[in-house]
Amino acid sequence: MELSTIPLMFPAFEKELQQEIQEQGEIRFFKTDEQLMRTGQYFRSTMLILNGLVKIYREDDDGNEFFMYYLQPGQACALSMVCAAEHKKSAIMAKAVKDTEIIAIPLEYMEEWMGKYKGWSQFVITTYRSRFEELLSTIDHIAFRGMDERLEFYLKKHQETLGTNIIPLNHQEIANEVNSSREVISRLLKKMEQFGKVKLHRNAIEIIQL
Amino acid sequence: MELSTIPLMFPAFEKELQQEIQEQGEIRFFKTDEQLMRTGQYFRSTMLILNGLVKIYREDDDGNEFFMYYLQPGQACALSMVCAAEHKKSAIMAKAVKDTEIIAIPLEYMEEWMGKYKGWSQFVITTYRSRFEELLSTIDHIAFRGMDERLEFYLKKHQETLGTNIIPLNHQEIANEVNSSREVISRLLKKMEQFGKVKLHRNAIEIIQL
DNA sequence: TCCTTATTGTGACCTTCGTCACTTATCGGG
DNA sequence: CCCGATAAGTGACGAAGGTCACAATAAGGA
Repeated sequence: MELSTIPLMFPAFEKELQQEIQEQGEIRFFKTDEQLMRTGQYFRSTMLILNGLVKIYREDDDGNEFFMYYLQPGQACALSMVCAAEHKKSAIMAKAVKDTEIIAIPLEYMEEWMGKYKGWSQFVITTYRSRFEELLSTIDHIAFRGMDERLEFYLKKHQETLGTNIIPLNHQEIANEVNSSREVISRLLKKMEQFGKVKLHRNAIEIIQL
Repeated sequence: MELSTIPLMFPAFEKELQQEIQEQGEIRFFKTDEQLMRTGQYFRSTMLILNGLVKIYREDDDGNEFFMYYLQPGQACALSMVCAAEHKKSAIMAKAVKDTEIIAIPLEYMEEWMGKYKGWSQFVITTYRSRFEELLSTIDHIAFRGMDERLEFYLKKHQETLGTNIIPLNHQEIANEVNSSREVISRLLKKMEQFGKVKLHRNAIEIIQL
């Protein structure tokens, strides 16, 4: 890793904290579509994203993957913090959607730094907070809205995160991630196209205006 | 408040922290069915539950109330922490289900204590953690399961929290809290009764075995 | 260019759940 | 003990969304 990455991605951290991360953290690489963590796995460390992009899913027993949110560079996986701290199994699955570089912080340092560095405890709290809100809004959508609205919400999130109007996913993949079926997604997308909200391409959806 | 309440409910806090809570916190009482916080409200403080029992709901624009979890004595509202810290509107609603006594901690102390008392920062983190998991399991149920399983889950949570096999709710109330309709809940309960899982009474449901 | 394969489009049909319109208990007061 | 009010039960019907079976399109390699 270039020495400049940590200060760049985590500018709010104290110099000494950045130094410690550099020393104690373990860099790892994941290629596109590789899983960073699997449901049922135990953790001894938390992960900070240095670059790339990660998707977080909730899985059920039948292997259905429900997409919850994106993790971007400069962010950490709140769940890995929970699990590491409480010695619990992972309840989620994380998958790289671009080639991704992370730095793994062992549990013992996570805890030590909580008292030692204000920047760290701040970061941990903020991480919990933002994911908390993310989950609440997810609950909203699946509790109160129909598939049509959820699909729009899903597309919007991708548009924002990817920073592009072309979402490079096919109908089957979308269906899996919102826990529906391909046919239903096809039908809804078609309807959205008729309303001029999107334009459908093979293996991609172009967002016109949501 | 009796001087002994704080140490009793929050034994993990440092003596000085307990002292500060005593001095800076403001005690408030809520009667059964009173709202502790409303959707859209701003906070300047977080709330620790001293005794009683509180239910946390997510509301949508049409006033539907979706039950998320219970708050018990010794616990705090994670959401009030989020909102107070970020000067955001409350995204949830909290209602006392028994006469309830809380102590409100102003934002400025919340932040000060984070650095000052290990017991406090520990408590805040733990609060986020446990609610995080609660939300995850909620998402599971509404994303992957049907009404029948969700209803069982709902009843189980009440059984555990109330510590009794008699759930003192009518069908309409349950329907509201799981975002369904009375008729559907009636039908499902009836079916559960036929399977020997519950016994139905007027204004109450007796749990036999789930 | 043609052929194979992956993707998308569609109609028929079923289940779950919400809604409407009642009927049938059950409880508590007068 | 009767009455009105609340709670609960029920049948009919419709909408949303899942499933099945195929048809219709691209797209890419031989």
